[in-house]
Amino acid sequence: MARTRSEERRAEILRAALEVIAERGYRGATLGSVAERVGLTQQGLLHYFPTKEALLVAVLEERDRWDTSGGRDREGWRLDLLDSLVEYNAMRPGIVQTFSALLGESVTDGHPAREFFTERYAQVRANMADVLRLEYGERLPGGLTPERAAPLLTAVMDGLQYQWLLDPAAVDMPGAFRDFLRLLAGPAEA
Amino acid sequence: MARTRSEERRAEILRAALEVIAERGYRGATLGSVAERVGLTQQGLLHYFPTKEALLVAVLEERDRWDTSGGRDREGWRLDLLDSLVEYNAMRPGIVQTFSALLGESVTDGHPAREFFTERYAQVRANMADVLRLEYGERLPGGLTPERAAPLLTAVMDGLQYQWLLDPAAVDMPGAFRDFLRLLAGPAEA
DNA sequence: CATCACCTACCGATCTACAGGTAGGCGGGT
DNA sequence: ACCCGCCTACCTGTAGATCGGTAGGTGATG
Repeated sequence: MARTRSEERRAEILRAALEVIAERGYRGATLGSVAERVGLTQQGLLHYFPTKEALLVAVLEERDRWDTSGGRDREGWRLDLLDSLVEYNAMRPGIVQTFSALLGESVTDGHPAREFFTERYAQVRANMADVLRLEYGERLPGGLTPERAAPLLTAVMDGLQYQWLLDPAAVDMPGAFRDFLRLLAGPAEA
Repeated sequence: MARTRSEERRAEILRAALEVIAERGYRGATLGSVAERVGLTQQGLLHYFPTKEALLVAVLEERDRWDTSGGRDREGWRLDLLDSLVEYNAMRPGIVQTFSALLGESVTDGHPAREFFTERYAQVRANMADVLRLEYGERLPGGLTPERAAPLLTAVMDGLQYQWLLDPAAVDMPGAFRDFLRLLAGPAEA
């Protein structure tokens, strides 16, 4: 209760960090610019997060907490919610941009978010496979097993996000994603 | 004839830059480390490329030249070659990593590669659509039009690359891509 | 053939600008 | 009185870029 002032501050800082990372990536982000956004000096910020990397870790952890809560059903998403997740994302370019930028950076050597993303994707693929199995059983109408479809599903989401971020007008992200789901669902048996 | 010494040098530098960008991204790359790799000082490097951004532009232009030549057939790739392109990529983590890192960075504000990627993706989608149309006509077996399938095809390639870069053992990139092509090709009519 | 003008390919020193991080202090609420 | 929240001052490192050179080559000319 009564979230302390300190906790509020931290939350503010994380939100600001999210923004700044979206705009310039992690490497390009500076503590000073994050601090400025919440009306602190850089050193004031370091009072809450002792290093830049600690701040990044906190951002990633919050993300983890976020998508381990909403939109999920105990052990994973439900298929129909995936759809609305993509639509939700389409309304939040900021967050999408943050994590797309981080994902891109994370493939470089020794990036502090690399492990996070590696594990996260393994987990996401497993979740996707579960969701698909629950929906379709061992073989999807399109012919794939859940395990083979999962990486594709994941790839489509990420790939579409990049195209959409680069040129929102050129790609109908939710529509394209639905197209893909229909592809997975296979011949409509009409 | 007799590529001048200078042209050779520039080519060496571009190769080194490609490596360094793969390892640290553009923002993380330093002129000094590129220079070192070709046995120059940072200032010596600046003799060939007057600014860091000029070097990046040259890298991107070379990429453009590269994939506007090999693997393409006049106006685009051929579908069966797409498949081998992915396999080719799977053997060159370095290059894939360079451009995945750059793509990720490019969605941040004012990134010098942003325009390049925006245009490039528009072009790639158009190419893909052409290829698909040539192969299947106005409607793919899976039910999509070439224009709607193109962004998906592109997204799958990119998305798989990230998953693969993060954990090569966890994703069979060429296999997954083939799965997707089969999905597009629709019911085998068997 | 020798000299002068000029170009290419660099390097050393240095400037400017931040960036991340440390040390210590100060004010206000409990 | 104490400690939390935050600041000032400062240090260190590093990055991109400029400046001014030097060494070697090439070509024209007297």
